Amino acid sequence: MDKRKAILEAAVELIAEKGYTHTSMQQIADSVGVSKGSLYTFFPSKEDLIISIYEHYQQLVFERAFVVGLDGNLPPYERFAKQFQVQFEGILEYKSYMKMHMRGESAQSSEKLEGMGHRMRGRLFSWLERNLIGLYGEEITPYKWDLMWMTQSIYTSYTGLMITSESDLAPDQLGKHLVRQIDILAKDYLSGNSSPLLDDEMMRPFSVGMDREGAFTSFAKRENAWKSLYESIHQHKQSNYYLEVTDRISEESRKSTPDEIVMRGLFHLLKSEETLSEKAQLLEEQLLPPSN
Amino acid sequence: MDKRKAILEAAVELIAEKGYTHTSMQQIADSVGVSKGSLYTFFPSKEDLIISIYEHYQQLVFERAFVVGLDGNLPPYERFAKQFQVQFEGILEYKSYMKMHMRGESAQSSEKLEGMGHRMRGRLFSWLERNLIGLYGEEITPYKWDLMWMTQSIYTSYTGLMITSESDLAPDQLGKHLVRQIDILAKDYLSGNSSPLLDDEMMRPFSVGMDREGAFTSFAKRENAWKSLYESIHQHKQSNYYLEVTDRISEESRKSTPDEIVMRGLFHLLKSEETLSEKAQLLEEQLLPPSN
DNA sequence: CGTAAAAATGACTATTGAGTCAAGCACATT
DNA sequence: AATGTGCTTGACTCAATAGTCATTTTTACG
Repeated sequence: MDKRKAILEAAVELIAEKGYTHTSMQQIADSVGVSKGSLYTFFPSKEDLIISIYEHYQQLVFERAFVVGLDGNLPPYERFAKQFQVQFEGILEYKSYMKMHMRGESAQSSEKLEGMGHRMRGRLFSWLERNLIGLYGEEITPYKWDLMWMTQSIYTSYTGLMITSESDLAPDQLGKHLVRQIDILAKDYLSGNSSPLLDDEMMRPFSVGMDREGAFTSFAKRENAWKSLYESIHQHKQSNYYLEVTDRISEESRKSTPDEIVMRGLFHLLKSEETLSEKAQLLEEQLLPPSN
Repeated sequence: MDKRKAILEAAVELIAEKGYTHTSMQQIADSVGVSKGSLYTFFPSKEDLIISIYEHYQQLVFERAFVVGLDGNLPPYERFAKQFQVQFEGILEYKSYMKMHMRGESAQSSEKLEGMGHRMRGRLFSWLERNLIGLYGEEITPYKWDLMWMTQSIYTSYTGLMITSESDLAPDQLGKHLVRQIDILAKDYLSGNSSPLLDDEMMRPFSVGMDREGAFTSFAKRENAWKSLYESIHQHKQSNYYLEVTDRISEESRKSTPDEIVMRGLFHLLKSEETLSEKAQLLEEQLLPPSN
């Protein structure tokens, strides 16, 4: 049993409920069923614990959407919606983490956490930007900040709604809804009816050089592996078939407990095609524990 | 000098910056320049202190918009925008309080604070509802929750932007912007292009019976005083003149340090008209300290 | 002034909770 | 069985800080 993971999960649960400061290491220990001292073999301090929590969950939630974005099979508008949908599904799955995250209150703003938050925000915005420009072309640029900001507001508040209320908002409906609202607003801007309020200058704090080094190394590697695999597939004559296989891998990998055997099988299909073998191997290494 | 107020202000400042748990009573005392013991002559506990902060500021921020809403002089659309504008101006004025509020982290969710938050949310929603129905009529009802929710998201996130970034977003522009976005979305709903996602059932936690008893007694009294004064004025043949005077009072009362003499003079004008005298007197008592 | 009431003080208490560590324990290897 | 390795424990230290209270200072007023 992975005790480290168990501690992370128990901690998330407790912190989501009562907040960081009102959750003591003792309570976490009790909840996992180990002694307080034991926690300190896994995490050097309470602050390191919460940082680890963020590291553990953030990419889980965000990576899902990223991978969907790579697949060129869907038309842009639907793909955008699908990405939100997948994001919302992730939120539902990691409800407690999200609750904790939204409470916001954590260690007295450590350097490390702040950097991470900053990077996540930047990542979100650059993802939104990519999608907006994909949908509306470069003309949207002057309005991009306004649109991105509103999208982010609405997205965040629906997230809040999902995790607090018992009501079951359907992720796919929410995704479509969101994209539809963005579309209406974008078209209004493009028709020249409204003028933008936000610009690069005032949004500087939110535009992050995405090349920055950080805590997401492993994520970045996986990101690249996906990307290059999808690229190779698109060059392939039988791309449709391999896309289907890869999408199935993506779907499986998004589950909280992916079926390893299924994934090995799917990867085997890809690797049997010589031109894809190498890339598939790379991704497999990123997603699955080394087979012994 | 009002020491109680000084303590509240110092506390807000510190808590906005470092959070509730990381601000000690000692630090607050030091910052005001009194001893720790002294704090306890004004506030029985740290928790009472933060509750008093909320009580002190919340109505300041919200009441502004309410009063603008009473004046029937402006056309609905502009009035709506003006209300947001006034709200945003308030936010700018009480930046630190807003920062503190948005941090969210406070005493381990006391009954009293939770109730207050709930009431504020309810108040916001019922205010939005009134405005939406005023603008679009009863037909908007099926879409009201979606619209209100989105409005609230965007509003909140612009609030956040105002208080964090140094950039000077102009409250009047923001107000217009917000109402314009709402309008676009509302028209889309009314044209039958989109269907709503939220309904009464799932939004029940947000619909508050506004008749509930609470911490806003003094606010409620003032609210009624305004309301009945405006009503009387509208029945008056020379209503335009008196509206102008009353609007001027409203404007003055919104300032952080209203000019008492000016207000006394304005009230005098109203009171000299017999049919308004009584209502004006009532409001004056609510807004100004008893003249000795 | 002088005196009493009110307000302010800061040393003190009591509690909480993060982090340490020496001793104990479980399990694998030889 | 003996030895070693690393995990686990919980009693302990230590710092932070909410809240108290006997004493001092200020104010108010005859």
